[in-house]
Amino acid sequence: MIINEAENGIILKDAKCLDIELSAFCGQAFRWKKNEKGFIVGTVKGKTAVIEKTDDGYFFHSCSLKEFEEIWYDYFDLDTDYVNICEKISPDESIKKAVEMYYGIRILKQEPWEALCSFIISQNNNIPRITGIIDRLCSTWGEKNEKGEYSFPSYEILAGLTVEDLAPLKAGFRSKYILDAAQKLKNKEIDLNKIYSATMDEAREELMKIKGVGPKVAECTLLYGFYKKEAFPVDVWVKRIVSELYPEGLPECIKGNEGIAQQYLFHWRRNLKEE
DNA sequence: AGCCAGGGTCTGC
DNA sequence: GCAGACCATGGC
Repeated sequence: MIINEAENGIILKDAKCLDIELSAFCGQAFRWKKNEKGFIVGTVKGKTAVIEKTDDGYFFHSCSLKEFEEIWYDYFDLDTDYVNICEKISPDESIKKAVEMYYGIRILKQEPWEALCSFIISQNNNIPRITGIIDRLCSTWGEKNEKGEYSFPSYEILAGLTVEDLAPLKAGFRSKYILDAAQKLKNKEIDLNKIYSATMDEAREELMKIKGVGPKVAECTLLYGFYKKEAFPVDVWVKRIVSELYPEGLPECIKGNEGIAQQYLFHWRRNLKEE
């Protein structure tokens, strides 16, 4: 992998097993879009990446080396050897097929609060609508940056709002859950820092103190917001996969990487009908 | 019109 | 502990 600072951005070359477009649009994060030039645009920690696919990698427009190292290197988990992980989970034939077809999907290291809030919104909902709700959430209460994009609003700000304030989001019954999460974080009833060091069961229990957070949302928060690769969220699609392929239990080879295998299988199964 | 979507809560047994 | 009604919204 080569990272070079150019005049007006960062050149990223030869990063193995990294498909930014697939990773951004495979249903794990909801804040990525494409602009009129076909560049991939997303905002993390208030900073916006405008990413152009090149022949041998990616170009991050108007990005300093400092920003790349502080945000994007970590967000795309470039320290982790995904080639090795994909080999490890591929003895299973179905996973092998999914990995070959969608090679380069990585679990994005999202901010904990954004992941928690996003997956509260995701419940009994579909991806286009989730994206729309989060878009309105950010443009209403986030901060606009120099690229004209919005940050994800802090829980401190949201904690002071009411369900009436949130009505324009069209989030339905989920609005009260967003507020409960924001308030429990603000008043330290729940401490996100404790979850990093907690065991999986303790972490699940802690997150599920929030109204509207059940097993699925807790699992997604741990996988996408705390990078617990062994978390295994089961939604309707993964439920289908498990009943169709693994009625007797998950394959041994994914142990420790359940979340990554899940992401490949999820995207593969969801796109089956379009093949 | 009715079903589905990266579910969870609440009630009743 | 577990099934079933209910929850808002929009696309198909």
